[in-house]
Amino acid sequence: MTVHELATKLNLSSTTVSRVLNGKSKRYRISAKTEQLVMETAKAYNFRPSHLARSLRLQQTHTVGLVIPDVSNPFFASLAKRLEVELRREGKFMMLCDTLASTSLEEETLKILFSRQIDGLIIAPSGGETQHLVELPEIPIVMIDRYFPEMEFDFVSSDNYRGGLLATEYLIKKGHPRIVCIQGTKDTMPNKERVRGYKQALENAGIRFEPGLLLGNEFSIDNGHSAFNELANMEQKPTAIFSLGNPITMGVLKAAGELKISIPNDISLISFDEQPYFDITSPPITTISQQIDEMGTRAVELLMNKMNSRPTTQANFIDPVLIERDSVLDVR
Amino acid sequence: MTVHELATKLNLSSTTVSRVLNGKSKRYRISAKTEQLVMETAKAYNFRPSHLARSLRLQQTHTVGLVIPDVSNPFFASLAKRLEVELRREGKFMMLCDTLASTSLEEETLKILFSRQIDGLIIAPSGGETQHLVELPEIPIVMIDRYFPEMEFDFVSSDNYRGGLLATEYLIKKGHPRIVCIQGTKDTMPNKERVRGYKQALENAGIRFEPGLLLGNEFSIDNGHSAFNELANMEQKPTAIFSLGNPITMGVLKAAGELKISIPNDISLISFDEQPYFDITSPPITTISQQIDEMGTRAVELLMNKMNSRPTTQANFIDPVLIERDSVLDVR
DNA sequence: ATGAAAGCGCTAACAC
DNA sequence: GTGTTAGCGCTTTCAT
Repeated sequence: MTVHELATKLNLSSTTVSRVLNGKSKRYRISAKTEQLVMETAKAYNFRPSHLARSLRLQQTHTVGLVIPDVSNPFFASLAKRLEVELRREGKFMMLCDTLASTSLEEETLKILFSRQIDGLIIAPSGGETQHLVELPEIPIVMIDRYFPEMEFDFVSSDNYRGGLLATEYLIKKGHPRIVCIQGTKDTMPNKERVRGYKQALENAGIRFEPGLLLGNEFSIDNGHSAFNELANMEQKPTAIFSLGNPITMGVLKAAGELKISIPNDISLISFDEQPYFDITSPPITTISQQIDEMGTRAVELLMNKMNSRPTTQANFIDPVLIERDSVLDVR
Repeated sequence: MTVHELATKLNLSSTTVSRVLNGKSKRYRISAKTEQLVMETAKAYNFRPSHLARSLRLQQTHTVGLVIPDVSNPFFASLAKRLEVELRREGKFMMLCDTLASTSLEEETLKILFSRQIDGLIIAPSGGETQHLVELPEIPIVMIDRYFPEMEFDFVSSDNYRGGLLATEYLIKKGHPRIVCIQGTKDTMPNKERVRGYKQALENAGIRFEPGLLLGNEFSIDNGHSAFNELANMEQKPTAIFSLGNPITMGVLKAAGELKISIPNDISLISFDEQPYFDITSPPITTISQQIDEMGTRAVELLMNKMNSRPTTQANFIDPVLIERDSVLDVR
């Protein structure tokens, strides 16, 4: 059923029908009779205008792309959910794309999204490469979680440096000078910043940073698992672990279970990324919690401002919060 | 940059350019020279054809809609991920929509998807209502997880009845005659079938079903939490819990922790839905695992068959598997 | 108060 | 081997 068919049925022109359907009856002084007739008939035939044709004509799609590395990481799942709710409220439709943490798939995904004429884009780039991002068409873009300070994209992110600092200071305060840091994907900004916070906290406390205590290379369960095995074999055992992401923490807990190494009695643990299950694990996990809902709200706010050519601020940091549980032993 | 502009630049017609770009040079005997020229120029100008215009013309979008109640439920997140991978392999683009477990939002979402001309649909309906599903346009549709046997949609689902049977038989075998069942959304098929399995297992063992032992009404953490509190106050305490979904289980564990009730020493627990964190909780959870990857693969296979008018089977059940851990005490 | 006609960017039927 | 033209379904300018 098309506008034209509807019009023919009513002995009207498609122009008139279109106007009524778009709520422009008043502006074009269409008679109440006609208006009512059109509305009723449209409803009766369950008429749905073609979004495709409409978008082609109007050159806008009311669609925002969301590109994230991994929906099955609950951090991104929660973020996606929040963004969807906020965008829906703004009348935008969200297209969610998972890039499997691959830059080449990310590039392909972006091409697809742009050929579909998205009006705006929210993206958490999967790696440290930016080449495919510089030559993007000029539409409003907001980066979330991951970002590149040297590129002029606006972004919303946790203050990861502060999170790294907070976590490490906490461990030191509890009497742990020898701390292993298990990192995620090395060239991502959150990872770099968390590590920077870790190093800074060490330095502030007069502890020399040991490169051998910085393990890992991916935000994954496997990485946490193998890094834990690695540290379990160290000659001089560390007394605490700072895990830089929730999948890593899960890997650590699995490996510790397998090796019958007790957390926190044998080794303490603090994690990044609050998760719903962190208070039912054995032991409940002390963690640096990112304010996911606020990140989502701010990102959409930022994007809407850009889409409506209102002024924005480029860098938007949100403070993470320490949640104290039972995975860190006080050894002072 | 449009096909026409490209053609003008090359002193060619848009037809020729379109043909080359769509790999039909051979069929239309376009000269190698022209072909190469077109390809190079397209690449030089970073030309991306408008998917909108293409879809409008071709009346197909190579897009499949996926509608699920809740991405932040890891069961659906994993399923979505698997489906995306499989659909990508088939050259389809997946549009993921979360309906926040609301039937009215589901209805709205479907309208949006259809006005965007999806070529196929995979859906896990959020509730028991079907009114909005009967009047859908006639495109290939596959239901997943949730389904309605009386409607003629093809579907892929775990054999939830068997799962319910398996779990309950296991508890009975371990010496638990008095089993509380905490259910999820009552009018969904998975829930009904799991409960049916629970009842059947009781009957097989000669145990009378007690309505008072069937608690809960939602696949949520809160529901698990409040149902546990309820059962903790029962006069005649049950010795085991059968939780019908992973969020429910999480709620149960939280509540048990708060009340200092030990699982499995004070009460045993078996859950539906294997989750990555089930072996790091205290205690590790015995569970009925759904074969998510296989469900995803089968659903896409089914959909592709329908989209290519190949024959399909309407009902596709996948056997769940019991994973034995430490949350059930043997009291024989 | 309503309509005719053009055009968004693409592809295909039908020329030559 | 390549081009002309029409049309997918919609909105809008310009007319009446």
